[in-house]
Amino acid sequence: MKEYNHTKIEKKWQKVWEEKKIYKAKDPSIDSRQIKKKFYSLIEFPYPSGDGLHVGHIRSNTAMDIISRKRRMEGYNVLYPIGWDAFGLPTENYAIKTGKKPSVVTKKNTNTFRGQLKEIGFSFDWTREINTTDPEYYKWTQWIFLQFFKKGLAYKAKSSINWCPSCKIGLANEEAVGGICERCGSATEKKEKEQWMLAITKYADRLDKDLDLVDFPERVKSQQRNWIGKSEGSEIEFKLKITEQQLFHGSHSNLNMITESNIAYAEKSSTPQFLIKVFTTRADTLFGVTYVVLAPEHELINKLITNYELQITNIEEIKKYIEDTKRKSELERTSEDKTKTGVEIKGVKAINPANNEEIPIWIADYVLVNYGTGAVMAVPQHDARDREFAEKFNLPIIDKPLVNKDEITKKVGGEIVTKFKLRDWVFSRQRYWGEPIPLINCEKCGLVPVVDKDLPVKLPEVRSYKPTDTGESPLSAISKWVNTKCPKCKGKAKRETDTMPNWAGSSWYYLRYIDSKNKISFSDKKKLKYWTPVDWYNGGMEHTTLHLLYSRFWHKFLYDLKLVPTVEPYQKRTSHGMILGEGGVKMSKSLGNVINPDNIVKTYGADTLRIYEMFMGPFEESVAWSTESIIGSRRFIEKVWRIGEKIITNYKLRITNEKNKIRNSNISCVGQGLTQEESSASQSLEKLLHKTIKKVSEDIENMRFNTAISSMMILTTEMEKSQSVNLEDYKKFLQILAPFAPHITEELYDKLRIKNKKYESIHFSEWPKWDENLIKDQEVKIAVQINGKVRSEIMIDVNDNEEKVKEKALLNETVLKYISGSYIKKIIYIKNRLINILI
RNA sequence: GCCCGAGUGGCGGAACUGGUAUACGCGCACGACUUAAAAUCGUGUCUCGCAAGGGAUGUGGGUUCGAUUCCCACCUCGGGCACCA
Repeated sequence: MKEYNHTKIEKKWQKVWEEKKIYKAKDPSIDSRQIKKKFYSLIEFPYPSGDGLHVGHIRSNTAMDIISRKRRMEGYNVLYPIGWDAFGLPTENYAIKTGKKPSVVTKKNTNTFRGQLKEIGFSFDWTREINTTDPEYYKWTQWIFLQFFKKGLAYKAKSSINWCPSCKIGLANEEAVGGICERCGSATEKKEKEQWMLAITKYADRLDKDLDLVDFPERVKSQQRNWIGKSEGSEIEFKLKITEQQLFHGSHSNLNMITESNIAYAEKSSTPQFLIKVFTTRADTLFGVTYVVLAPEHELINKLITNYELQITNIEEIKKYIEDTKRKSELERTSEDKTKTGVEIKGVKAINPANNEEIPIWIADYVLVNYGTGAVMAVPQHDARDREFAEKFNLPIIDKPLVNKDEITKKVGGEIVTKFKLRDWVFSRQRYWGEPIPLINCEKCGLVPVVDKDLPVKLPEVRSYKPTDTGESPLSAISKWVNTKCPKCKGKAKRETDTMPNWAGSSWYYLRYIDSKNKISFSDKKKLKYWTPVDWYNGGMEHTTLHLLYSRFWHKFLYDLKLVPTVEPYQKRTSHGMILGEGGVKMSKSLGNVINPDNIVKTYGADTLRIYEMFMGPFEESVAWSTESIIGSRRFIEKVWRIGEKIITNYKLRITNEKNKIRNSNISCVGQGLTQEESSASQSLEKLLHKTIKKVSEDIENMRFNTAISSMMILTTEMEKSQSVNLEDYKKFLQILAPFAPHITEELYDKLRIKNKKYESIHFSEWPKWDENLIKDQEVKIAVQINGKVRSEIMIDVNDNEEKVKEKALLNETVLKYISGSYIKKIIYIKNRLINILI
């Protein structure tokens, strides 16, 4: 018997597959005669970090590889592509540290990754490999950006952004959750800066609603919905009342006539800026409002201060409060245990439109300027935050009856509106290693897009990749590159020096795979029509409100331009759990517990590693790595090999014997010349095989790879015990194992090939079907319970009726022992499961 | 604080729709093979008990003939959101 040599076998088949390009997906235009039904499976393309491939990559790649391979065997034309999401900070930081070019570092890293991935035998279509840092790729990223610009959805705005003082970079809200930089963990600051923005808020409602159209896990949907933060409410205006002193400066001439009745109300029509518009989801509590609160950044505050300088008695206090707020970091402002702060605007009151009561106006930083209207009506009786604030500053808390929300809104002239938490996407970075924003600043013409034929705007060579303290991109130092001509008037102009965030290239990469070499458009329409949407996309939960949301947004935008045929990019999304280090802690360089897959492949083989990673636990849950446990998967693979070797030897012997016309040989592997005992064993094995085919087929669809493998382990144990494994049955077993362990199954399958016959990969053989009739048991063992406790077991025929089963149960010796002398109250029978006798 | 998961042997984990809890794997123990070791194969492995039998799926209650599964309360862990009006 030949020893199982994983290295030799794996290398051999990887070479064959590569040379024959067997996993290349067929395009409709190339293969226009009867194209097969398609299946587009996708994994999140890796960031080629200097650390090399992580065992976590292998987990999700293997899962989708199994699904892709099964689909091919089911007759689908499968697209399972791969590429590199290669722009990003770690490469740039490495470049800063070592002075090496990011492009060179990227090339080196992708080479490492490519080699590692190929060693594991993934069935990627390598002919479509893409790299987001390739000018031929980012040409189209820039092109799509310009479409946003042309539609007014990419705009430059001075706004308060999340600034990471350590990375010296502006961040999107999604990257600065809780005031913490996602990259380095330092506290972010708010900084006023002119930034490129993408108007994702224009799509907020559709991004929320269209989640109904796709097959995403509930946790993904709810997390996105949460982030988009849709809420329906009312906008209600509160008029202002200024104290009497205002009248001295006002239009009233008769000072003697100041009475309560002619106090000036700022009128909606004449001075609309002097109104406080609040947003509330609880208009029904309007009668309980005891004060209103403005965000410190609310624009009304300045207007009030300038217009009513004399009436407002605490201007200095107000100004100080606003200054203090500005100085606070986002983290300080939102931290949980922080007590509420605020200051009243003295001398001005608001009027509750429901009952015309005068109520004080406060400024407090618990109100956020960028949500709703930046102002709230406070109902301390019904809202915990308002109550805390009211208690601290001795503001009244009153109990008033609730009213109908819609009616009161209408009555006070308010409006029913929908608000979102989602903010526009801060899209510029002051960094080197990203796609240059393809716009030109012309003194005369303003912002002018680079013309299509001049795309891509390539990243220039720079001496230093370091971000600058002024907050400008390193690109701004290359005057040769910056100074250019205006595409419109040919006059003097300067390039934009900001680059795009690393989420840009990944927002549309799945479209480029479809037509990765296209020179005239980002992807051919016919091909898009055939391949989109992605049928199954697996990725990490950490991208739910980043990449997954962003790419849905880009896709919808392209859909509106009629550039893609589907509303949503991904039909089905699943999420893998993380692989943690031994003991359940995070795998990290600093802890020194990172597992290098190369070593595992070398020692145990790729097939074993794949089986192990699929077997280690439920796919969607986190699981701790255990090098000790890998041996179990290796033993399983070796068992498969042993059985295979035995069968193949017998099979070849038989062929030789037949050739020699020796009849009725006693070789027991082919279902002929068997004893009765052997034949019945063969039958029960066949039954088990069909059960296993069913289990594996269904488990793969549900990503329950661990239980699929478990059932195949049980089957191999039985096969090894059995002296008579039918050759065809064994082939079927190899076929269902093939997606999991592609090398060993290909080798064994190929060994069964009749000499001189053409090589036919197991991975394109037909996925085995199970025979429902064969699976059905004739006899089953059921449990006999007495008063709910299992006391015995009996064998019954599946066709036995209830009476017959009861009879059998009551005649059982053990049962008799228990029931003798007792009165049988009731017998419950669950078909083919159990029988419960109540005494 | 709110939302979503999860809690089962020494460990990773099985258990369909409420129907024989602990499949499969690791580890461990013993045995076979071997001069020996490794590898492999076999047997055993929740717990108390000599046994008959009893008790166990985070805790406490409930529904049910029957609950890991359904309901209520609580505890612990993981993840998300977090002054969103």
